[in-house]
Amino acid sequence: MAVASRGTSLRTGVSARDVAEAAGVSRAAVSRAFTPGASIAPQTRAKVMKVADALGYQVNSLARGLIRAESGIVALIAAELATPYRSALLAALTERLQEAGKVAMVINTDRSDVSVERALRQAIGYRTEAAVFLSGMPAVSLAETCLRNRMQLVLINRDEERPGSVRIRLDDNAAGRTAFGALVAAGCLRPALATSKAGTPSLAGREQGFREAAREAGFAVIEEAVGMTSYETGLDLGTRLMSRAERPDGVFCTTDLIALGVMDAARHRFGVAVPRDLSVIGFDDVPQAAWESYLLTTFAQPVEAIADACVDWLATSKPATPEASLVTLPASLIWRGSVRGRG
Amino acid sequence: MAVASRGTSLRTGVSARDVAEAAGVSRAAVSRAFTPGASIAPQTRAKVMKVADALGYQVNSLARGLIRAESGIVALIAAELATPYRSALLAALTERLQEAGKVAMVINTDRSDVSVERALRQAIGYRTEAAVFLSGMPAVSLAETCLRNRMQLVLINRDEERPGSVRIRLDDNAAGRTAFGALVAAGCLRPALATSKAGTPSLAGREQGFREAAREAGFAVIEEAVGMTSYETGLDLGTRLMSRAERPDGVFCTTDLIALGVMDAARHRFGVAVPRDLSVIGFDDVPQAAWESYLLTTFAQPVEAIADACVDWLATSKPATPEASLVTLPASLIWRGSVRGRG
DNA sequence: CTGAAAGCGCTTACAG
DNA sequence: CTGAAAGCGCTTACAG
Repeated sequence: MAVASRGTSLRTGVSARDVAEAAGVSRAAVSRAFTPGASIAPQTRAKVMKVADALGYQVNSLARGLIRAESGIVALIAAELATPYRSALLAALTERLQEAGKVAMVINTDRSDVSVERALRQAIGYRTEAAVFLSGMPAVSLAETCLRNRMQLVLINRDEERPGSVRIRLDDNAAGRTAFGALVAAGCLRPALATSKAGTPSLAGREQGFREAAREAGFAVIEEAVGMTSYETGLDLGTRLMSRAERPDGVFCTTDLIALGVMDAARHRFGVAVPRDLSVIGFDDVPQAAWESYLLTTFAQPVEAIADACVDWLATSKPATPEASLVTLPASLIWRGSVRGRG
Repeated sequence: MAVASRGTSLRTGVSARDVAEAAGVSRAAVSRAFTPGASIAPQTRAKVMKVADALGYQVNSLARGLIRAESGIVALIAAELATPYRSALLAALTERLQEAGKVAMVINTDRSDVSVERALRQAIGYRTEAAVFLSGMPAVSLAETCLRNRMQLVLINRDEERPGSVRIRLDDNAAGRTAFGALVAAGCLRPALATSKAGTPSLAGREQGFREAAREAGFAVIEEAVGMTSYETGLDLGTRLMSRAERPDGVFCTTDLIALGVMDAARHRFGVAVPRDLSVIGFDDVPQAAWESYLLTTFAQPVEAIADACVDWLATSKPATPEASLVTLPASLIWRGSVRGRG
């Protein structure tokens, strides 16, 4: 025996049966009225809709999801949600998803694996259609679990290829090369690379590109890598760089947060003028990069384009497609005031 | 006739029936094994769990939600997700909710009302238990809709009282008063108030407190209010303030983003030294406030405490409680370097 | 185009 | 403690 009284929704108090009775049609007709493209006479649909509206009826997605394949739910799996870049991506994604008629469930992987595991189980329990991994590197096992449960997978800035998933990434290598070129063009003779130890594929790509371009041009690059990706490690990195006997005169930071920290350390702790004594280039184009204290020259993350690519793929691709796709987006350099002689 | 073959889950391929058969128990036993506190023998549960694990069985929340009252889903309704304060709140909330065994669905209200309306309908369709409004002021009608569908409501920094909901707010008035006191104690003679025109209850409270304290102390306050709450309006506000014949020597900004903009305008556009010529106090304690270019003295938003209060209330309060609750949290002043003579 | 019926996967009184 | 049975609210072949 179930909890609610017969034919009455637990929540709204009105089910399809009620609408059917009030409209003088069958339950099936009510269902058809709410299914686009179902075979139902226009007048019947109109009548049903009118009654449904009057009664405040809403289709119960729980029941519908039990039968139909698609739940309309997509899980957004991410860490460091409060970070400028990550939050911008999350905002863009929720907006696009919503416009595509989907709904976003977010799973925060910052904390204990236990709660993440449980949250993911819960998402699976709701027959979530797809999982989007926004983070540099959440546990590989999570992706496995999603796959095993036949979710579509979208991997943003990650490395591994998986059957039936898309990877959306930027051309990080090209950006690293461009950064080196910009520094040299600004007259830098002692180029440096400042990065974290996160070891994320996107960071690695930027580092690689920068190093390659330097090698090809016959330059030695001063490298410094430390901690996690944050403003604080930028401060640390800047301090290390400026404490060297031979100070660099240009630095490519693999992230804006790092670049901003490097600038602050150089200026406030060493009295180094940017860009006069030190040219700085960042990556992400976080809002703070445009603030008047920084005016950082940096690469823009095409956040909107990433969100679009993600939602497009979800909309068009069929679940369990065998082949994996790859979308590579460009990151373009935004000139502001932190590189000598430009901007 | 349904789509999948008999007794087989659409997704995982394994249902409770399969587990029951393999374990040699009834379907009810399987259900009980997955229900904490259900009346089932320990050995039976162990046996079921073992088989379930081996088969990769997961409870289908869709089906469970159809019967049980709680879905475990809570909707987070917010605008400006990419803003430092809002994203910090979102991060804290998702984390806490997750630890409490709930799952967060986020509805982004930045864009078209159409998609918001639809997303909310979808959340309702999933029998979402509660809605948390993080924004200053989303459409009142949304809250009405939630209420009509018997969701619990958590209103953060909002004004309206509603039956069966909690309001979580800060003591903004006290903060405004404290800010005034701090400015006067620093020797300011021409205190100013810089705010946006958002007209949010929290902003209004801070403004009020500041004005009241000034009036009581016999000071006239220089006021400037403009645009939305952002760094850019801070820049605008700072420019207006510094363009006055009689420049203020201390300013309380109702938000950190505004304060940071005011500082940048004062320093970079007018060569005004902070805190020597101008003391600045903000509100929120956004990460950027601690950056070395700013070292802003500001009030800390107790983001974690807000999230805790929200989740606690959700966990303890029963749906459809008639009386509304109010939780008021203090905002404490964090001394850094933007006020003369302190920090 | 329409309705009666079966079924989605689960839970929960009921009777033992 | 356990199982058989009813039911949650919906959708979809099937037969008309």
